[in-house]
Amino acid sequence: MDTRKVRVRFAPSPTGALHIGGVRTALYNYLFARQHDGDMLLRIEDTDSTRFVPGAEEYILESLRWLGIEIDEGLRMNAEGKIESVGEHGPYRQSERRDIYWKYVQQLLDEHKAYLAFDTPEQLEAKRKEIPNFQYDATTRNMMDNSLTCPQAKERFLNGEPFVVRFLVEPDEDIVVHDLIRGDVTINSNILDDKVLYKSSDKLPTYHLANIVDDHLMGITHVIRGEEWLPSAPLHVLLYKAFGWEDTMPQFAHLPLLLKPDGNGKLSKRDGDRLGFPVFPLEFHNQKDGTVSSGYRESGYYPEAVINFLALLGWHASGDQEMFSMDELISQFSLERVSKSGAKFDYEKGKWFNHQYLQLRSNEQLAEEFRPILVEKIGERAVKNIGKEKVAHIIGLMKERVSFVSELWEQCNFFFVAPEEYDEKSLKKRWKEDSPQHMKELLAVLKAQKDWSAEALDATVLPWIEEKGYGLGIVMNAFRICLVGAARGPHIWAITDVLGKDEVIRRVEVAIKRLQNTAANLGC
RNA sequence: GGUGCUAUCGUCUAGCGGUUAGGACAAAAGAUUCUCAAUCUUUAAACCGGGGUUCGAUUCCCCGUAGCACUACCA
Repeated sequence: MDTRKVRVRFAPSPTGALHIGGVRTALYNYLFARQHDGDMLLRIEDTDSTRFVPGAEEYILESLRWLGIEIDEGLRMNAEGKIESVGEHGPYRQSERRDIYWKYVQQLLDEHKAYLAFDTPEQLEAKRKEIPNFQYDATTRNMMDNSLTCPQAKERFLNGEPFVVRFLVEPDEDIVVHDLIRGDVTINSNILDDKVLYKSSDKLPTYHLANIVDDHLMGITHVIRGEEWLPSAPLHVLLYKAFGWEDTMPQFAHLPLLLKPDGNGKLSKRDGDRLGFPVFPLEFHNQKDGTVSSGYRESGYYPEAVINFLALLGWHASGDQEMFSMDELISQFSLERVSKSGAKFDYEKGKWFNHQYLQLRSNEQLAEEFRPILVEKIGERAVKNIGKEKVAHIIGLMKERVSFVSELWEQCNFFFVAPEEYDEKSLKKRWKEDSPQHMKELLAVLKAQKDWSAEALDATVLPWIEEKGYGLGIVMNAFRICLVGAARGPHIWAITDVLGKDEVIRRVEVAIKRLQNTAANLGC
């Protein structure tokens, strides 16, 4: 029984924006760590110098900060947006750990558990063409150019000839990977190839070696990662054995993949572009290829909605609860309840979550969030004149019909600006031939109205309509068009209340003038 | 091709031998209303196929099928 303190790590590669699937992996690691009072580490796996993308590291750390996934050790972004490194097991970028790895590579070499290989990419390519399903392993290593076959290997190495170090995989051995989600997975070592562990070209190890060495040195107890790693897990087990670290080998949990919403396959950046939703937490400007990818934050999502949505994609609590705060997730999460099969990414549900979280916000909070948009639409001064309270009141009237703050303007615009044009569809349906006449008469009633409260207006206007023998719907809808410019919006007295008597009268007058002959023109 | 993983409504999933197979998103209908939404109610919607094991399989086992992943001097 392993009694060490739980330590997990999220180990992304800075090759671009952090994929939403990676975010979920980070989240599950975080939930697991917090639940067990353990540590959440962040390590950057940048052993492929050719795939490095500037800004990616900052992006990853900023994403996690935005989402509320806190890092206890390793690299993280502080409140000021600066990257800091905390902990005793650093450095936490693999590119800064070169010296550490070479020592372990040598150990394997000395113990004949690894060997030098001098085959060039061209030679390997030729072999692949020559032999169908070529694999660098026990059956083929003797015909390749390496220290097993070449007596002068040492001299070539000392002469500085480029080489790689390959792991010597013994054939015909059954390797059992105990997976916390899937149970025991057994595979035979014959299907494994002699993986490259180290390359002299950039003096860096490959992922496999660096990963094992670092997880060991950093005291990682649980490796929670995507299912795409499952096939290489046996190799990792072999490496732990080769180093003699079996006793402290972490436990593995391979998470199901996030799939495309339609069709099949892993969710990719292209799917987001194609289907029109973000697959990244934050907007990302890729300096390497010049592309811009949209993000959840910029699309108006709340981090808690993204977290809640993602948490349920592949994990489910025992009950029927849908809404989870981070604290609830921490206390209820368990790897046993992570599903084994891949989850199709359901963007619509993500929207629903945001709608729910938006309803939870106070009107004042939403008014604050809406302010920049309002300023852009009607100007700083107009916003000031209206006042915070009134904006909050308007939002309170409309918030339940939006999922994003950004949708508020198109729902509320008529509260702030008089209609400039009138929606044709609404006119066709609701603006009748009699409407101008009705509005003229209504105008007189409204002008005579002293008490402008919703109750008083209701008590005056409704009986008046009945007395006149007009249809309630006909008059009210025409009235609504005058005020809103379309057949939409909240209850009409809520609108008159916000606009006030003068503005209501002004809008009706303008509408009468401009829509005088509209009904006839539209052929109603 | 090889190896591995997986398989319940359209989607996310509950179920851990005996259930009218439950919930949520999406969909549809109704209610409400001066409109559009929202809301509420309701409806429709699933155990991949075939063998076993068992008194009894959605559930356990095997085979098939399908999907996915991996198969680099990428992670």
